Amino acid sequence: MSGQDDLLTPTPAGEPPKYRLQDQIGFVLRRAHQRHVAIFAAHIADLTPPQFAALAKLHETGATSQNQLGGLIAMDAATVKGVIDRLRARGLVELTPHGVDKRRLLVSLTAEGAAAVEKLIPLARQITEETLTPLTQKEAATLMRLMRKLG
Amino acid sequence: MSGQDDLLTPTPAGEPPKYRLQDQIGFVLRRAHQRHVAIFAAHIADLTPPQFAALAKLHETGATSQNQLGGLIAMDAATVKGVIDRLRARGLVELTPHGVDKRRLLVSLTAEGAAAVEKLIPLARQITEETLTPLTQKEAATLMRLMRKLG
DNA sequence: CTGATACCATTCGCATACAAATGATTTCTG
DNA sequence: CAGAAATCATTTGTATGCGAATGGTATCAG
Repeated sequence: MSGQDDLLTPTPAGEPPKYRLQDQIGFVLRRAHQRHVAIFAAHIADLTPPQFAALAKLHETGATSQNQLGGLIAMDAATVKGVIDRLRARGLVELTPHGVDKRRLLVSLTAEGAAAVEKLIPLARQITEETLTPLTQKEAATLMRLMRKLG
Repeated sequence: MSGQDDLLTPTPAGEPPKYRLQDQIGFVLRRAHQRHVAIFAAHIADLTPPQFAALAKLHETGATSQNQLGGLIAMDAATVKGVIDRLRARGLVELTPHGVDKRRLLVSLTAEGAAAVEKLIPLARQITEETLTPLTQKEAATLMRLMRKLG
């Protein structure tokens, strides 16, 4: 049970290297994401990362339509609806019809929702920090830069 | 609409920097993962990444129990069961009771499943490559190294 | 040997995630 | 202006992903 397998083993001449799941970016991404979600849940138990993302973005930007919010936080329209529904059921968010465009529903933070975001932002900072704990400051900055290029 | 916002703006003296969703590792991770899944689907339409992960790991390691497989591909027991059920329904995988330990169910590739993995591995390589396209070789290596420390 | 403990698979409930289809409304185009 | 095309919200269906509970089996301690 060596921890890391043959990092130094060169490719057998001419042969394609073996396909190893652990070496694929997709697998590694999935694992890192899982770990982050777990850390998030340990700090903020009553809200999921997508729910907090919606609240934080509304706090940052102000009221927007559902689709627009979806664009801002990278969520499908169907997914946004579910997230907003649950936030609304908890009184953190409210929906008002858009006066001019009758298709749209404006999503905005309630007073309670705004208070919640402000209370949670320090925790969210901690979550980011703890997720990056295995890395040095410099490594973390590099990772963020590369991930951004990837995203 | 400037692409990247004030990367050079220093923190206002003494004040905590504003909390921006796009700067949080969790958000960036989620986006990168989404992009990868989309690329995967474009190349391999009839299998999801977790399904392929299960097949690839079985191909790499041989038959294992469900729980063991879950450990190898970082999946919850409940999640593994769903994935294996769907693979079994398609004849790519089969379950056999473990002779000695009556609790266990051995999961193994069928001939069809093994053939499928072998056919798909080249595509999977392409998927990894395409996901990393925005990065140079050196950047990609750095990213993998940092993500591994994170995972 | 036997009761406590641990492990394995399963099930239920909840929350993303996205494709695809639908209906209402708006905007664009000829 | 009228039909076409685009946009918005919604619904349905499928697939993760995990916590928690359950029942069967194995192992361990005394």
